This record gives sequence, C-alpha cells and structure tokens, in this order.
Amino acid sequence: MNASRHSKTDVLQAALNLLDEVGLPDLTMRRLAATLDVQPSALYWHYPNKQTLLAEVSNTIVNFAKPVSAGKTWQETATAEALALRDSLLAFRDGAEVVSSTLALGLGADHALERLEKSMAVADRELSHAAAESILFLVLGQVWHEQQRMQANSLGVVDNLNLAGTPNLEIGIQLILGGLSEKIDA
Amino acid sequence: MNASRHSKTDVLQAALNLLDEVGLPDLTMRRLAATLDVQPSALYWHYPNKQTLLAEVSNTIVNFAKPVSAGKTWQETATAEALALRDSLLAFRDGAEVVSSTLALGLGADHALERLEKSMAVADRELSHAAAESILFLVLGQVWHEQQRMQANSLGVVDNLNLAGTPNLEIGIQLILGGLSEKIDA
DNA sequence: ATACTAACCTGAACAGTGTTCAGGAAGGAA
DNA sequence: TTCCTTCCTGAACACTGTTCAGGTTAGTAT
Repeated sequence: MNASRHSKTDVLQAALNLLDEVGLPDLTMRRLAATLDVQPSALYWHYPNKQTLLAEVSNTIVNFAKPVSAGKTWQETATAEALALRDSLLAFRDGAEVVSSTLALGLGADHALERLEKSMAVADRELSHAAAESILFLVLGQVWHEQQRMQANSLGVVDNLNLAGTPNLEIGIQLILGGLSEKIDA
Repeated sequence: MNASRHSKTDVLQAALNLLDEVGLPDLTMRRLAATLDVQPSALYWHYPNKQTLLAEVSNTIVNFAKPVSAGKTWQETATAEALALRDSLLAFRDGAEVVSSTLALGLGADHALERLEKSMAVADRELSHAAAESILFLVLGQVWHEQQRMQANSLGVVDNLNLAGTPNLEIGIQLILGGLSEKIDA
C-alpha cells in the first residue's frame, strides 16, 4: 500500500479490501486510488472503467466458494453448492449486491450458475437450467436483503432483535429441489 | 408539463413517464425537474430525497398488478399472482431493478410479498412466508435480467436472437409450488 | 380589499462522482 | 545509451444529489 508501482491484481486486491472496510456505496475510484497512494486517473490504466473492475470483484467473490464434497444424493450436493455460494456472498461486505448488479449487466459471475447447474444436472437441460437459475436468484435476493439489514443495524437502527439468520433460504432451496425431484420421478 | 405549479402526484407521475423514456440510469433529479419546467431544488419540497421518490415509484409499479381472479386450485391463483407481478415489472422500463433496490433498502414494495403470501397461505406461517419470498426473488431476478437484456439489445448489441421470452420463470414458479404442495400432503 | 399563512419555487452554491488526456517518469532490454 | 513498454501525474470536464436563504403565488379569514 505504499508508493511503489502497482499491478492489475494489486488494484483488484485493494478494491476487495476497501469494499470490506467501507461498503459498496463508498467504494469510489478516488478512495480506491487513495489507498494505493495514487491519482484516480492511474486506475484507468489497469481497468477501462469502474464496472469492469466491479465485474472482476464479483468474479472473485463468486470463485471464493469452496469446492463441495460430493454428497450421497444429488439433492445434498446441490444444497451444499447453494450454501457455499451463500457463504461466499456473506464473506464480503455487500457481496450479494455486487454480484447481482454484475450478473444483471451481463458481465461475469457466470461461474456461480455453472456450478449450480452442474450439481443438479438430473433432468433435461432446460429444466435443470431453470432450476439452477431459480436457486441463484433466490440466494442472491435473500443474501442481498440480509446484508442490507446488517448495514442498517450497524447504523444504529433499533431493529427488532431478529437473530434468526436465514432459515428462509434453506427452505426455499428445499422447495425447489423438492419440486425438481418430483418432476423427475414422474 | 407546463409552467403551472405542481403537486406531489405530478412529480411522481412525471418520474414514471421519464423512467419509461430514458431508463433508470438517466432518471436524474435535474432531468425530472426539466420535464416539469422547474428548478431541481423544487423537487425537494415534495420529496426529502431521491430514494423516497424512487420508493413511491416502486410502490406504484408493484400496485399496478391487476387483481387475480381466484383460480380453481391455490396453485393456480398463486401462479397467476406471480405472473401478474411479472407483468407489472415488465410494464415499466427497468421496473425490476427499481423494485429490487427499494425492497433491499427496506423501503416500500411490501405489497408484492403480501399478495404472494396470501395466495399461498396453505401451510404454516413460516413455510408460506419462505415460499412467497422465494417466488418474489425469483420473479425480480428473472425480470431484472430480462430487462437488462432488452436494453442491451436496443443499444445495438448483436446478441443471439433469443426470442424465447422467459419460460424459466414459469418453470421456477412451478418447482417452488410443486415443492410446497409436496410438503403439505406429507 | 387587507392581512396572513401555507404551498410552492428560484438561484446559487457545495461537495462529491466517473472519466479523459497530454505529458512525464521509472524499469528492463538491445 | 538508446528505446520501448509500463505505470503514473495533474488538471480538467461534465455530471450527480442535496442544501438554503429568500421570493412568489394562491387561498382563507378578517
């Protein structure tokens, strides 16, 4: 973080650190440049624009998901895969929002969908894809919501002491996988 | 849209029109003020800030959903409810992104969840709630993705001619409702 | 008609944002 | 030592949301 010159990965790493420190809304090019002891314009040598940087941040978050040990049933592995994705999102401040935006913009974060899809490739391509996509949106939406609450709470809002974590996620996953199993047996 | 004075609803209406014209990224307070022949600061008499305005925009979009005629089975009504929500989101440019953000920030758009939940109140409270929340995130994610593609395509990207609409949404809904039915019978 | 009050708006400014661009400096290779 | 690539500076541009003291307009009551 000193005055020596920086590589593209340095910038990415600094962005990840800064994201955890200040959150997405305050992750500005100027702040990022400041942590690297560099002028804001220097960042544009490494990345063409902020969105491209955020896309790589998003990919890093998604690829942070630890490999899942194959469970007994495909339902178990699929569940583990979904929960691994959730853990990755939760491991970075505002992780869900970053990935959601990047995904919507059609830039990276495809790896998440691929892993989910592969873990539940038990029906025809279209059905498995739809199921994987459903779980992806489910995880993203749920965690985004949760992380927003976390920030709101840390900002001193007196919120009801809801320490329930996210049981709804597990239930939702179970519903989708249950529906998928049903469709297969028939 | 002329020089007469404006009410709060005028501003909201103008915001909805401008959203359809230029999309969310270009929906700025200055542009909005311009369409009303008014200084930007005038808007802050009606709304304390932009997010509050967007929250009301979001509520308008969500409440645009037409009432659903009770189907034969609760699965049919629930599906109809979900598709009505989808249609509302699709009826406004960038509708899904607006509602997603507002929902994540904990401001309005609760009506959407309430309607879904009521249409599938066939299990215990927690299960129904989780199922409704799942479908909500599913619809939001899917439509957001689709609307982003629409904008990308209209921007001249040569995209693969994917005119498939969103069959994945119907499938996802079916999976969740199928899983829910299964849990009830057991 | 006069006075008062609430509703609505102006004009200018503040502090910040992402991004561009001509040019300069550092490091390694020929 | 020359040369070329890599990385960065400094300054500017065109925006953004928001604030605030003060002005205008409309309606209501005296």
